[in-house]
Amino acid sequence: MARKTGSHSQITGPLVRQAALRLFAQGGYAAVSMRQIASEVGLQAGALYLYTPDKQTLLFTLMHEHLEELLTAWEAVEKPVAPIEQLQAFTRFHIRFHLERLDAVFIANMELRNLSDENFAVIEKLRKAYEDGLQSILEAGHATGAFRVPDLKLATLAIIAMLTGVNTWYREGGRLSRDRVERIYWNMVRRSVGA
Amino acid sequence: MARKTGSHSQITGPLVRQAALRLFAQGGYAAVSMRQIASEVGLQAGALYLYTPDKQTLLFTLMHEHLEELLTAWEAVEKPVAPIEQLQAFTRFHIRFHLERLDAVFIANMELRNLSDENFAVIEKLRKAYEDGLQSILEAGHATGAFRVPDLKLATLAIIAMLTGVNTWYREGGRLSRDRVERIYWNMVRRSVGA
DNA sequence: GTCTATATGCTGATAGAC
DNA sequence: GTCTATCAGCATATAGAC
Repeated sequence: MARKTGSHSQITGPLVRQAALRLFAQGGYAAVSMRQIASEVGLQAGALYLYTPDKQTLLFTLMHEHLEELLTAWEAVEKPVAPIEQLQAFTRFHIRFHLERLDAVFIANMELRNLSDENFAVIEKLRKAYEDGLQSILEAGHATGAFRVPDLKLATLAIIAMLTGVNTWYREGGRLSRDRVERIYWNMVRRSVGA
Repeated sequence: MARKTGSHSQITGPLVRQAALRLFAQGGYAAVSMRQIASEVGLQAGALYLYTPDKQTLLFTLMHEHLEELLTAWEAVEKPVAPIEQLQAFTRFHIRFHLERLDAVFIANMELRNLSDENFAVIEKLRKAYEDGLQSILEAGHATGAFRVPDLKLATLAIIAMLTGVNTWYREGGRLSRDRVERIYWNMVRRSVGA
């Protein structure tokens, strides 16, 4: 028989982060206690400190992992040559990726003010890197004359805000399928850049 | 000489709400204590309960006042006849109104989960009423053939998300004036509905 | 690796003096 | 209308037993 206690670090650590993700998204970072997180995993509060030095680092880790995953996933997407097809790929990727991670996206957008200054700077840099991915597509389309965009930076921010907005209302099993939503939004994005 | 203590209810009440608005926006509802709010106004914690029955009602009141003001202000806007001009009026109104109330907008979007069920229902109804204002413009434009919108509901939500997104990055004294931002966004909104 | 016990401090809200 | 004092409870984080 295996012993009841032992090297569970590789199992318990992810479980702790998973529980924290769900609880932070549900109640907000400040409103969730370490005891609640521990209870969710089946631990006592003290044991959590084997997996995170403190509550703040736990929050930071969740956001950091989320953004690293976002950048990696976007890099892995095969990029078409034509800017308009790149923009379509981005639109569909963004909606799909974000809809699959409601909790993480919610936290990444809402809990920025609860990060320490250093942690905030790291997260902002990653978020900016993602925005640059879209902006370079818009620049390419602007250069070839495929898009008519009044301001590249604002168009980038506007499109991302519009697409991420899907997370606030979309629910599985609703009126529209994911694929249908992606098509409708692509239609609006395409028009918005004059393509 | 007027007495030092006395009927300050009409002054102190608004000051309490103003302080709560700023502090909730800055640190989040759950992270702000009644003592902090009191201290900001120059009161002791106990005195706050003359102006609100509890912390939850204070939050609800802030959101409720904000949304009532939003609906009243939009009703007061003179409406052109042509749908495209109505949509332009909405776009400019929305950006302007929201940019002037960064704290209230932030709270109204982020603290919904901290409302009791009854309070949440009230706030949701008001938010829905505002959305309906935009949706009826899109419907009118769809009927006249002025707009080409793949889905009225989604277009409504997409446009509002895009416009409210301005609040996350716009800062007074930046690269662009408010008026310039309004024009650029109007350009994108107009195109997005195929007008 | 997890538990129990504990230190220290802050929380929302109320009672009653002035 | 405001203050002081207070209640009962929960917070994060640590120490040390097992």
